[in-house]
This record gives sequence, structure tokens and C-alpha cells, in this order.
Amino acid sequence: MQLNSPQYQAVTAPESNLLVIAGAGSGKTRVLVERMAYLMRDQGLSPHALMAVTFTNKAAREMRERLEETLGRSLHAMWVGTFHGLAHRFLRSHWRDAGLIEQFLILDSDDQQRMMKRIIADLQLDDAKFKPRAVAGFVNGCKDEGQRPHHLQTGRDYYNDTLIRLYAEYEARCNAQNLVDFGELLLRTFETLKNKSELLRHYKDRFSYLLIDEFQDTNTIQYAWIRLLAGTKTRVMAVGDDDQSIYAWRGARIENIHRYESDFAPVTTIRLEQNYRSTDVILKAANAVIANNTGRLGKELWTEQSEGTPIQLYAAFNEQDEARFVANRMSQHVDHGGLYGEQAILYRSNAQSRVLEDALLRAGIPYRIYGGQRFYERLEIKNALMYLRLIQNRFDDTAFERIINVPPRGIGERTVEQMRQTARDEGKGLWDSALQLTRGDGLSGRAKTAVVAFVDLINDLDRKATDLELSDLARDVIDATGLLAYHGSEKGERGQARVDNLNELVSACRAFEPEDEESSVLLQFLSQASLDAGETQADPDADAVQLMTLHSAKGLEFPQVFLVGAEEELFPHVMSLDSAGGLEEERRLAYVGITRAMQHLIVTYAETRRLNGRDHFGLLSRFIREIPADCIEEVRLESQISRPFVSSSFGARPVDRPHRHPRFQDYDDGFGEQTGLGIGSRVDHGLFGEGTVLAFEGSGPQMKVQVRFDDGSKKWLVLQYAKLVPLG
DNA sequence: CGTGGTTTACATTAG
DNA sequence: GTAAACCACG
Repeated sequence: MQLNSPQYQAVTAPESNLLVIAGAGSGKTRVLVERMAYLMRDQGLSPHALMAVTFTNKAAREMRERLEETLGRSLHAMWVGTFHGLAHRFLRSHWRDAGLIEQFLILDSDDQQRMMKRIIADLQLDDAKFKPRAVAGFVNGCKDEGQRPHHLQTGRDYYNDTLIRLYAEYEARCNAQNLVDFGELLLRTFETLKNKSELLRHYKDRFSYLLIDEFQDTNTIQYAWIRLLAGTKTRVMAVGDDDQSIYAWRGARIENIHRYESDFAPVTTIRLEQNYRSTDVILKAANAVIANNTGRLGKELWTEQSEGTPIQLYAAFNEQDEARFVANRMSQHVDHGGLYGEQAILYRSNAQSRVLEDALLRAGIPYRIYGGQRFYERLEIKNALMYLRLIQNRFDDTAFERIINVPPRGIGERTVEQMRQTARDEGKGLWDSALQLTRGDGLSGRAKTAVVAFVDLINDLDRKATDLELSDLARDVIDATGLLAYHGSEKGERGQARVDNLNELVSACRAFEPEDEESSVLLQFLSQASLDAGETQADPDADAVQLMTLHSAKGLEFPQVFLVGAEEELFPHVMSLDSAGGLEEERRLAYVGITRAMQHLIVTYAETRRLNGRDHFGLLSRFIREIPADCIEEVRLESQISRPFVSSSFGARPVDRPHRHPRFQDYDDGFGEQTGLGIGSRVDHGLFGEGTVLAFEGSGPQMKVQVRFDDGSKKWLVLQYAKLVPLG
């Protein structure tokens, strides 16, 4: 396919910094790849002189593959990756300049919170006032902004001062334990480049071109990084779309796009607004939704494609019904000659995947889940990894604490506390403290034996580690530590699942290909496990439907997309409702979701959904209500006419509804008015007492209503006879 | 003192 | 629904 005019302009632009405002589906990745190919092929730049940054591993992989395909050569040594991946690569090569120890490991957010919790306890602070999660968030926020504890202003109030104190203590412990968290990867890289002028010069000389994808998602420190590296000689191509900025919650600064135009002046700005992905209906819907946001750079996607089929909207009873509906439709697509792989289910939060998975399994549909409970974050895998970490780095107290008594080996809280005390008194790590305690007589006989056994276990494994294949070491670890037996004995299917996962870990070790010969394979594997979610577990070539969050769907496209859980409080998520900014970010997420679809978009929502163990009565998401009525078609299943009471979902909030859907309006004025009842209404029944309306069925005089009474019983009642009295 | 069973608090999005 | 916190027991 030929490049269109702005695409061609972007690919072949002469020496100047570029800003490409690229709408969804406008061929952005293609432009990036073609631009790189152009620079190498026509301008004679070496792959060595380019650096390309993306935000997800998936996107980085795809970019590298497409580039290799275009150029017909391997680009192994080229710097293509995520900010975090490249920072990690930098720190591995320059650990000395960065003030690190060669063996440093990466601390993920789970470990980070664990450590913070420990610190809060050690400093005898109230963990209700200083929630580990929130404090970790504070630290991450500071690092995103490039702030160390000493940059922060103290003396304002106790809370703030304590946060800073916690940050400082956290930093001290990370250093002592040779651990680097995600934010630290970026900040440390930035500081090292800034402070070591010869290093900076080296990289500035090396790179003559920087390409940054998803520029709207860069945070302060990433932006500073680019500025530093670019200097005056290096050219930069920034590609982004302000309407797809969905990472403000982790420090992304949408303003970076605006700042770029002045900081990197002169900048040539190119807009890609022609969409090659979606049908006209889908684009119309997306444009209408995003138009409700304020302060946009302004951009309207258009296409030459035909209108296409309307967006379908299905109102499900509950999440099971929703999942079944989706599974059915997916099967139908395949029955009609389509592929599983052409379809994706997108949801707001990972927790939604469970029910969907269930339905797909039942329907015999092959699927693949991205993200979510990441492979390397599963409890049993984490345990195994922690053993490997301790073998690699004896200073890793976080790993030590996690596995010291997993599986139970007779080292209880009391003994561990003794180790912590010794560690504090002597200013050393838990491992050294344990060693010291086994030599003295501070421990009881039983505890001492157990600690000695643990120390020997780790040392033995370490000794063997040097001449074992990684996978054999992993096998050894899960066997010798008793982890496999321990998790295997967990009751129910869970035990088997955990054993399977542990075996899967051994396979992952076997399949692992180290990048370089320099550092140990174990070290490389552990780093990769922290940076990569382990999404490669399933066979990527298999024809399977894909499940993922809206966030991880960015940059992807599918002929048929199911956008599920389109309910208020789920999407937009409750947590984002209290701020205008939060809501607009959710809307951009909706925009991202809608624009993933090429041919067919199917939106579903559930009238009842179990959320956090409670029944939740959802209203249709405002984002779907913002779609023009003529783009949407409601789906009704022939077999059941289940929802005469759309009023409960559509009509309850007439406010902020820019586009009122005529059909929805009908329902408002229909049955809802007559009975005054809707899903979730409280009612009183003469015999059964008070209850909550769960569902309706049928219409007219035959209409039945399902009520769950407060004694827990559920009953279907014919409305006409039941004499329900609405309450409240 | 350590272990196992039981209760209770807690829940986005991601590298 | 899960994992940490809690509590009674050996």
C-alpha cells in the first residue's frame, strides 16, 4: 500500500525535529518503521545510531519485527524497546557509573509495597495512616518527577515529613539490598547520564536519531531523558495522540507534547488524520465520544471506508450472561468462516476476565489472556523466583523475608524478629544476621537447626548453580526447597494448577535465551522476569481469541471487538469519578477501545454484576450514551425478551447526556413509569417481606419480576398478582 | 514458640 | 475471591 501524503512527508522529512500527531489507525507504526528504514536505507544511518522507544513490550517487539521484515536483516543490537527496558540495558552496562552493584535486581511493585510495609512497621508508624500502597505511590510519583528525598521540602506538616522520611529510608534499603524499582530504572539512568559527561557524550555521539512512540504517555523524567540525550545534534521524531493519553495516573504528562514544540524547536508538525482501520460508523462513534473532552489538540479522524455495520449493544442480565453472549458471538464468527484470532474482548479491569475465561472454556473457544495476573506474579512462581533471587543476591532481604518460612520449616515470627533486630543493631542484612545467629546462642535448639538447614539449603543450591543449566537449577529449587510438594498439597484444583505453573516456570527457563555472554544467565532471567510480564507463555501462533484490558489494547487492532462491562462505575471506573481529569482519561480510554475495532464493534453491559463480592446494579456507561443513536443497534435475543425495564439503566440519570437515544427515551416513558420499579428497586411483599428487584421477564400482564428477599431467597413473581409495594 | 484453621479487610489501569 | 491478620491448639 502506498503512503498517503502526510505519511510520506513524515517518512522522508528532511533534517528537523518532527512531531507526528497520529490518530488511531492512521498508520502510525508504519510511519515509524518506514521512517527508520528510510534513515538507514536512504540516509545511510547505521542501526546503531537509532534509538526507538515504545511503552509496552508488545509494541517494541512488533516494531522490531516489522523493521527487520522491511529491511530484511537482523537488528539485534539496535536500541528498540520500552523506556524501562532500555534504562535497564543502560544500567547493566554502566552499573559502576550508576553507583550500583553488578548483581542488582529489579523490585516490582508488589515487592515494593512489601518493603514499604516492613519499613512502616520498623519505624513504628500507624499503617492505617501510612498505607504501604499509598506511600509506595508517593515514592513512585516523586521518582517520576525526578525528585529525590533531599529535593523535597520538609517542615510543612507531619504527614508530609513522614512520607519524605519513609522515602529516604526506602531508598537506603534499596541501596543496601541492591534493588532497583521501576521508577529508579528511569531516574537512575537519567542522573547517570547527567552526571557522567563522558557517558553522555558517548551516547550523544552514538545516536543521531531518537524515535519516541506514544509520546503523550511520557512522564517528566522520560521527557528529561530525551532532552538530555538529544542535545542539539541529534534529531527527534515524536509520535503521539493526545486523545490516547491514558497513563496520567502513572505520571504521564500530556503537556509534554506541547512543551516539545518549543523545547525542540524548530519542529515540523505533521498530522495523520486519515484512518485506514475502521468503518465509518466506528469512527463516527469514536469522534462523538472524544468530542466531549476539553482542551484537545483538535483532530477529527476520517475514512474512505464504507459505513459498515452498526455498533451492537447488548444488555446482559449479569456478567455470566454477558460472557455467554460474547462466547456465542465468537463461535458464530468462526462458523461464518472467521478466525478466533480476529477477535478480542476488551475490559476495564483484569478482574473481569475470570467469568469470560470460564465461558470461553465451556464453549471450547481457544483464548489468550494478556496481562492481568501476570505469570511471574503468581504466588507460587514468585516464591520460586525469590529463592533464585536469594541465590543470586544474598542481600535481598525482601526475598529472604518472603521465603524464610515458605514452605513452613519451623522458622517463625519470633525467630525472624530476632534476625531483624540483629540486622538493625549490626547494620547488616537478614542473611548475615541469620548466619551470625546460628553461630551464637541466641536461638533455641529447634529454631537454630531450622535456620542452619535453611542457610545450607541456599548455599548448596548456589554452589550447584554455577554448572547447572538454568532450567535444571529451577527444577532443583522447586524440588529441594519443597515448594513443589508444598503447593501441590494445597487442596482442590488449586494445588494442581500451582504445580503446573511451577513446571511451566522450568519450561520458561529452558526456553530462555540470554542476551549476552557477559553477565550470568540467572541474573538475566530474573531481570527479564521483572520487566516482562511473562506474556509469552502461550503459543503466539495459535489461533485464539484475545482477552486484555483497554490499556493493553492500545496500538492493536482487531476485525471484531467486544467491549464488555460498559457500565457506570466500572467504566468509567468509580475511582476516577471524583475528578474531571480522571473522567476525561476514562473517556480517552473509551476512545482507544472503540478505535481498536476494524469491522465490528459489540458493546455489552450487565444489569447486575458481582463486583467485589457484592451485587452491583449498573447503568449503561455514559460513554456509550455519547455515541450517536444512529450508530447503535440494540441486540435482542429471540429466545428471551428479558428487559422491558431499560429505564433502570438508561433513564435514571438524565443529566450529562449529550446525545439522548430516542429508543432509550421510549423505555424511560414506558413500563418504568407505570410500575415505578427497576432493577435494584427495593420492594415489600406481604408474605415474603422486603427484597431487591433483580430482573424482569416478559411484558404486559405476564410480566414477571425476580426478587431477592432479605432472608436470602430468590423468587420469580408475576407482577400482576404479587402486589409488590415499592419502597424508598 | 510454631502451626494450622478461621476471620476479616480489601479490591483500576502497568513497566 | 484473595491474602493478610488473628487465634486456639500442640
